[in-house]
Amino acid sequence: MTVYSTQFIEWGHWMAQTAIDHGTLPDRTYEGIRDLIIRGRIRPGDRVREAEMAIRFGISRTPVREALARLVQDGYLIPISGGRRTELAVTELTVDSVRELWGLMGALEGYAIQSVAELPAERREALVADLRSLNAELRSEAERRPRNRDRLFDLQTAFHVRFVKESPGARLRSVYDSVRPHVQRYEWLYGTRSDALYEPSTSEHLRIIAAIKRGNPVEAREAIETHWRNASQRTVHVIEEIPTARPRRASQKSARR
Amino acid sequence: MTVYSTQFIEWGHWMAQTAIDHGTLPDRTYEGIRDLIIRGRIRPGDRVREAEMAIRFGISRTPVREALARLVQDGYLIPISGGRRTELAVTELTVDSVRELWGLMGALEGYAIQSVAELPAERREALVADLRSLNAELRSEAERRPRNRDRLFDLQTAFHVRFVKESPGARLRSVYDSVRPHVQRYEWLYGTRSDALYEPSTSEHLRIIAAIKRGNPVEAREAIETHWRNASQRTVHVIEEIPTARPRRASQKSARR
DNA sequence: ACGGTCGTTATTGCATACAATGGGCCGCGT
DNA sequence: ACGCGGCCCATTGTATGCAATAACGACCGT
Repeated sequence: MTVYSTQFIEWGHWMAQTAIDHGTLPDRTYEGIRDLIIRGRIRPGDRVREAEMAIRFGISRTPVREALARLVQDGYLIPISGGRRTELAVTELTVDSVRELWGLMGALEGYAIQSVAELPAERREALVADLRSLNAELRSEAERRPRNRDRLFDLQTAFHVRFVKESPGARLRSVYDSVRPHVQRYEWLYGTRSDALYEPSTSEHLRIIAAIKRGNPVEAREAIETHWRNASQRTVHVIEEIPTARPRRASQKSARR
Repeated sequence: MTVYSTQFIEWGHWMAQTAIDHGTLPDRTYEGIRDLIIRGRIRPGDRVREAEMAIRFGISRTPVREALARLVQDGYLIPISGGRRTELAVTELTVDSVRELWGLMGALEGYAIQSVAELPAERREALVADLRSLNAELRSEAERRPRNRDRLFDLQTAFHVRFVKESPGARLRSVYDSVRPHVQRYEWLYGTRSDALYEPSTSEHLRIIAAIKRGNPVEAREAIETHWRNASQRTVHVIEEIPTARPRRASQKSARR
């Protein structure tokens, strides 16, 4: 059995953060590659090669193939040059995609929040407390200089995940979990602008929290949908100015010998 | 290269219908197995074995593995006995799942139909004509005796797909396409009841069509969400009475020699 | 008769071998 | 110099081998 000399290169840095040793090899590889894409370590348009990833993660091509198949299904990778030999590349980031995704998130969270707003008062109480504290952290982190980009990124996500997790319905959450990482690709990019605004967002969060507190499903839904509609404009605006967000062609050549 | 004697057993019957020779082997296998599950040829709780599927489709285990990984991700299969050796079984059908799925479909189609209702009048005109004709076919097929279960099944799906396809947004459609087959598992079951009602459904369709024709997004959304809410109750009611819908334990033993 | 323990074997997990294919590069011809 | 054709190699597609393991059944003890 040939063991690659450079084992688990890619895992090392975030295994520490998230204590990943559970999950199967293909699962971990799936998440590992997805993380590379979300955080822009592999850029839109870049080719993704089985063998290269296998070496990078210190495993064979078989589990990598499985991971890649799932990433294609999810829309992170796209087959290019569509013969039988389907080569894969990271999908581009586009402003159209932002509009689609943000609208979809509004629909999904809007649906989720209705049932959350109908929960018994005491559960909403605890939820509201958590949301308030997350939002406060988000606000203060946004004001700090220099900003901690990772923390902003995580808090942003945490706020929304917090109440969706509260909604009953495993299916909704699973769909949600499959869409959200796409959004995160853009949020990561958004965070690269040091002057990116978080203020309108945190204010809108307050309105959402208030609606949940009052137990008003209609208002909560309206608030969250409005939030995503507004956020869509803000995001499009910022993304449009970031050069790396635009389609690039011709991934870097692999190192030829 | 060992070639199994019984080649492409499972593909034969529906290759004819859908002219499947496009798509890669893992893709076709994914769809093939999914179809077996949707149409109940593999039943909830049944074990799904790599080697068995490989023989059934006349291929090796490698493309099957890929297909199975995707089916797990989609929630058609679930790992049982969660050690490293994850054996797979078809997920159960439950009434809770119906409520979740129907609610989710309401949210997704509700979101989709808003943008459809805002399309220019002429495109809506063509769409409305198609929807009317599909609905009429559905209605007349439901009255025929004996019923053509496959045709009812297909028409039911076609009506909804028709307008979702019209909505802009590849992402929405891809999420939609991943959720809809789950719904179809239950619709298939619904169709097994020869006395299953289609009347309330087709009437509600008329209201939806009218809202699109009038170009009223709010009303269209309201109509489709109500439709799914009502359909949820009807479906739960019927599903509850079907014995095969209830969880069964202990899949059939594999044939031991 | 029943429960526990051990061995067998079916089945999965991963790696690797081999075939097929398509793109790129080089060289040739004009 | 430039286009064209053919060869080579990078890369994917599929099959298969081998190791690990958990399920299942048989056997034994009480």
